[in-house]
Amino acid sequence: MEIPKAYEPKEVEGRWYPFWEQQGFFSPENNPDPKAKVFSMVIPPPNVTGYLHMGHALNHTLQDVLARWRRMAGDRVLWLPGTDHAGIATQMVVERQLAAEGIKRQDLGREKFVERIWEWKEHSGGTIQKQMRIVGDSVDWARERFTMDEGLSNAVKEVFVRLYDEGLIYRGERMINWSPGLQTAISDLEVEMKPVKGKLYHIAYPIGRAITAPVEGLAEAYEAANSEEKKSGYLKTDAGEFIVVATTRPETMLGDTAIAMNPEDASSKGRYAAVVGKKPVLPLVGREISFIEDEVVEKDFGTGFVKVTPAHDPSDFAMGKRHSLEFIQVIGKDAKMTDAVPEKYRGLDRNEARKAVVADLEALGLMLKVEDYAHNVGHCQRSGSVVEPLISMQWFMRMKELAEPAIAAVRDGRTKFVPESTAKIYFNWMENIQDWCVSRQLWWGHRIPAWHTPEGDIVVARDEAEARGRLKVRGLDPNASLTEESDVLDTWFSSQLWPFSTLGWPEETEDLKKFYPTDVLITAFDIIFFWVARMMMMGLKFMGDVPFRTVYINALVLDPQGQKMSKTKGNVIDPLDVFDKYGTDAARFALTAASTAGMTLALQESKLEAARNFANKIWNATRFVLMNCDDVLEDQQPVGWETELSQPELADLWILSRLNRVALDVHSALGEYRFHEAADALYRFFWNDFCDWYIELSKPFVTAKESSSIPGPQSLAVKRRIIYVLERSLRLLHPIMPYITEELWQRLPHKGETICAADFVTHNSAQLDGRAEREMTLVIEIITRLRNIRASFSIAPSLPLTAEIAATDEHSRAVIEAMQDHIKRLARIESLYIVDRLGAARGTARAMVSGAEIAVPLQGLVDFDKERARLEKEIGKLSNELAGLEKRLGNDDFIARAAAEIVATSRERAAELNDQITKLKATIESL
RNA sequence: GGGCACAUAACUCAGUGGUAGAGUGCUGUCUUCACACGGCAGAAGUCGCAGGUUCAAAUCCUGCUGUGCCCACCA
Repeated sequence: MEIPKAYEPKEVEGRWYPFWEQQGFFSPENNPDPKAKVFSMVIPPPNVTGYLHMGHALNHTLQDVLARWRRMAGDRVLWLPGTDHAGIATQMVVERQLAAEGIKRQDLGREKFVERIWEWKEHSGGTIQKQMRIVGDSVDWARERFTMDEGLSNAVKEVFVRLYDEGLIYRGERMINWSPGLQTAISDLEVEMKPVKGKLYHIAYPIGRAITAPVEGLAEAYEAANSEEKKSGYLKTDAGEFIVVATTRPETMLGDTAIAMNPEDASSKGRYAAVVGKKPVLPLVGREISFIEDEVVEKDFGTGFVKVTPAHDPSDFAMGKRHSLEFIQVIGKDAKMTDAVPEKYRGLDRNEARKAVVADLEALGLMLKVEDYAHNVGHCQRSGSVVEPLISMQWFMRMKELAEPAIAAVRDGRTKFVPESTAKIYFNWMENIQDWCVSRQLWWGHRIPAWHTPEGDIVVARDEAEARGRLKVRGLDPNASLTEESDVLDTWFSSQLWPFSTLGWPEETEDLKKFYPTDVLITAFDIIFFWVARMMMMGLKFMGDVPFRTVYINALVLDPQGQKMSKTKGNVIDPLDVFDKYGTDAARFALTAASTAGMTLALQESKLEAARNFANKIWNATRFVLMNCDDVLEDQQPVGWETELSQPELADLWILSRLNRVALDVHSALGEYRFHEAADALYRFFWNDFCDWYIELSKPFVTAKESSSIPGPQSLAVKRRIIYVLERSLRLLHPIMPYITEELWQRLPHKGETICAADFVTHNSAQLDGRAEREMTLVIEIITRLRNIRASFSIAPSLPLTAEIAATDEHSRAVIEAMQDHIKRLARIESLYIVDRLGAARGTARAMVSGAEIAVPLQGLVDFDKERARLEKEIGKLSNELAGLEKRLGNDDFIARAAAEIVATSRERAAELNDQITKLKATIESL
């Protein structure tokens, strides 16, 4: 046989995916059973510009494990793939490309630019789809969707119009986050707070008069007014009265329209009672402003006076609304000072303006103090530029009343979060939800379905014809020349419809009826707000049901040092490199096995190596079978367990029981999303039970050298059983390790075209055999003890030994007798005597197991001191355990209150320990 | 400032009321005819600290210490 000794993933992967895809195995229609239960998932659509990162590798692996498992278990499985148009990200990619050609998007114009993006998508997109095929994602490519597809775009319009008609979408002038880098509004979620080392500027504002000439001595007066005991922002000097405010953004002072203080400070007994009713004058501008009182002002921060710039700060904006202040926009969308400021600052960039304002205030002696100050500043997540809070006309979605049913659906369990703790993240955000700015001043995306009339009226409609109809209804001119709204929607607006827009909504399609709601959504926790929460709201609103029954939040993949991967740190691991180095199946196994309940997952090399070794083990176990079982393999008929020729012996009943147990464990572990438990159970079963014990026990009947003395029929029966267990093991492993299992399964006798469509092994409780498992444990322990004695005394494996075994009961004795040939062979014992009582201890090594005592005569080989030390250590261990048990058993409360079963087991164990210790002591005596 | 996690063997992590497990690493051994990406045997943990509940706590409760993450308008 020319089967390589080591598994070479590259030889195997790559040839199976095309086969699976072409044969349509991943289509739900491939399931011939009309009554099959439906299992559906939609993939979190990656950006169309994207490539696979480690998070996807994990996310896709887990989804694929579920999809393959449910498919094999008989479900009609739909796993729907697709990509997201990713508004800003995609526009930026193409803009960069244009920049390389020296072109700006404005040079092309909107229409040409959008065309260009579509071209880019056709030619350069699709990377992620290729990569998904490498990972093995068993998605139904025939149902692939893109958020800008016609159908999905219709769904977007439909939703927008309906929400607008209900008043859940509105247009208004509000404070928004403006990204000067991207020249668009962005949502709160797209603002990233980053710590910045800045300055805190203390600025004096005069009361009652403008300052035009430098003022002396204010800084000193300010310092004097602020001692350990007393802090004051109110100064009265020869130059007049001043108040002091602290700010990190001095340039915004040009737009101040009030000074705020806490009501307590303003009260008659308050520290700033003196200023009440007076008017501060804005330095550099000379505008008179007023004092206001507001609870949000913290008395203990800074001086207790806050400058209020309603047009450039969210909290000031709120104060401005509360106190009906004037909103003066001093910074424009280009991040430059507007015409609303004194001439000398106009047109300056906001940072230059800051320098100029600081310098001018210093010159006037009004800059009293500048201290270093670390604070958080909002940055645009995409462009990195500092976000400018601005008042702007935008489209908003009213969230509160949409959120309520979505909160309720998780509270009452219609949708379940796994791990459960992630639901708290969801609640926390949903219960404090703010309106969502959905309009973007971009070109790539779904255009807001609205039209403007020359008179400034706005009409929202599915298309222009409907818009004209609506104008008529409103008594406006239906023949007016209409201008289409130029804004597009936030990319997440279409993503939030994904679970039903991909299935054909708003049409009432068969798919929609069949596959909605989906069973489970697997995603990363950083998009719970961006995506999961919004899908919940939209699903309930438009489908009347939750979009998925379960949300499984997969872990965040960290680098091997447990650090978050990031481009700036340079520790980003490309999953394709990992797949290439260790093999796709191994990488998938490692990711599955590492998917515990934790929120992070450090991708350790040792885990990948262990998984690669496991794949190699599977390969070689099968190699062993292929090399030794030609006579069974020839006819390629599926192998049954039953054989008329030979009664199963203990090892057979045992492995059959273990196989059934692992099938049961894997099934229930996957059913509860305990991925690592499924992987662990399979690893242990296949390696420890099947390879280490069952194959080893079977070798005399199987290998050419040894089986020659075994009657043919018996040998065939054993081979059939090995193949039976192996073939089923491959099926159990397939969801996690699709390639190697398909490759090997195809070489074994099997039923059907592909392992993908084979039955997932379900357990047969009649074959769960606790008795066989206990009996086999005795055999394994005896062999292990015998090997241990050999190793402890450094006796060469080649040296044959004699052993005596005395069973402590009839049942054990029967087991040992039945298995004595195996014990002899695996422990390399030449003569094994099963006796009633062990002989004299002199010259022997002894061991105890539950059910038997063991003696190995070692005349001349035993170092008595060493044996004594070994036995004493054993006694020590047992005594420790016994002491604990006796303490417990001596406690009347334990006897009275603990479960009867616990008490009984404790008693039995204590008796056994007592017996063993006595015997070991006697053995030491007789040495 | 608010909230949520997590602290178990050298490392990475399982384990959730009956005195601890895995992988890697480590020690010894075996060129045994599936596999050295292997076999066999072994060493290694007062389960972060302090209290409490319980017959019994790694496991439940409280506090503390440390670490990480999320949210938030201290200018």
